[in-house]
Amino acid sequence: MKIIYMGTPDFAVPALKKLADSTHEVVAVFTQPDKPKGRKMILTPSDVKVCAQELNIPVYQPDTFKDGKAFEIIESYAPDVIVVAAYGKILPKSVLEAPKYGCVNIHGSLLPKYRGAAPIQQAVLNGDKITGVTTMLMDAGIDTGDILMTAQTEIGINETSGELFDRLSILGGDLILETLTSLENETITLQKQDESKSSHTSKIDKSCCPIDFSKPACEVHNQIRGLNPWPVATTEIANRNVKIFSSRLCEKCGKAGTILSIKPFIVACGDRSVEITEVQPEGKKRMTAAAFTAGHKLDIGELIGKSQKNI
RNA sequence: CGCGGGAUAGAGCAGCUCGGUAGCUCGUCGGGCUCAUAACCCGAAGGUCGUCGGUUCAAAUCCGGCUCCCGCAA
Repeated sequence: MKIIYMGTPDFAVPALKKLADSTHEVVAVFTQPDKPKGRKMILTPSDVKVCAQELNIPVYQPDTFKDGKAFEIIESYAPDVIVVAAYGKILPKSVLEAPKYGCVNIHGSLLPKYRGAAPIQQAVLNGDKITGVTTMLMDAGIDTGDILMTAQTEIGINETSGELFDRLSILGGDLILETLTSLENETITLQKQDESKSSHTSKIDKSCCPIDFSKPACEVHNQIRGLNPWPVATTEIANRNVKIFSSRLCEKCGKAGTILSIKPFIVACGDRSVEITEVQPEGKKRMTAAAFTAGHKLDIGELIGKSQKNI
């Protein structure tokens, strides 16, 4: 099949590679315009753009689909299908209907659960045990189209969103290949989404970051791993912001927010506690908790987090 | 010129105001002790204090240039 591929972040790269490597032909790639990134605001191309250029596939980065120019480009390629994975733009109806087989989206959850922006982080944040990827035929709604195929996977107890991202992106790459094959052979059955079971996720932002140690340990742990690698859970220790990258659940109990042990570094939650294993103080590099506690004078019983301020 | 923190032993930090013997916690190595431990005790190795220049009898410390790392904001 002739494919136009639309995607932006690293999540969308494995599927692009697999498609380019298959019997299908990826004739063009659409991705978000280069954006300023980092401290120096350096203009940075998306991961998908970098990959497409390595594969010598033409790249388009329209700001909008509203003026019809993008539509003309798409029509000029006469694609059989458009594959969309975390592209980050809403496609107008005209584009959705342009290819013979329509537009197929790779979504990082088992639809209709977690429609919307951050399905993978949401699954980790909620402490789900099972998640997966779904391919679906796009319609005008957000992630509401008919389901084509799904693949499931378990979420590890300590798995971070970043790790799950990597695994799901590979699963998604395999699934889209299968999906296209079935589409072509017309052996696929469309499956309507069960609206009563649908749920929505909104974008993750930094307001989710501060840790509330009065919550149960499992929620704190889910927050820490769910926000890794971005935007990362934070707390305050000795009046300095500290990012918390990873943790483990621990059975010890104590007053929420107090340090129960320096080595290993264990902090009490509303229910049980978490062992903090990797941190980054502001202005410092990421380090193990052992390194952090070696250089900072902390005492058992000391309060950390926002409860510090309430004293 | 967006705001800010930082570079000192393998790791993490202190020392810098107020120049004068290189310090702490951890790790490593050797020894001891223990039923046992990310336990404890004894001992040792390991640093041109990021870099270049200036001031000085004397600079990790004061002054100036440079390089690199990071937090915030976007």
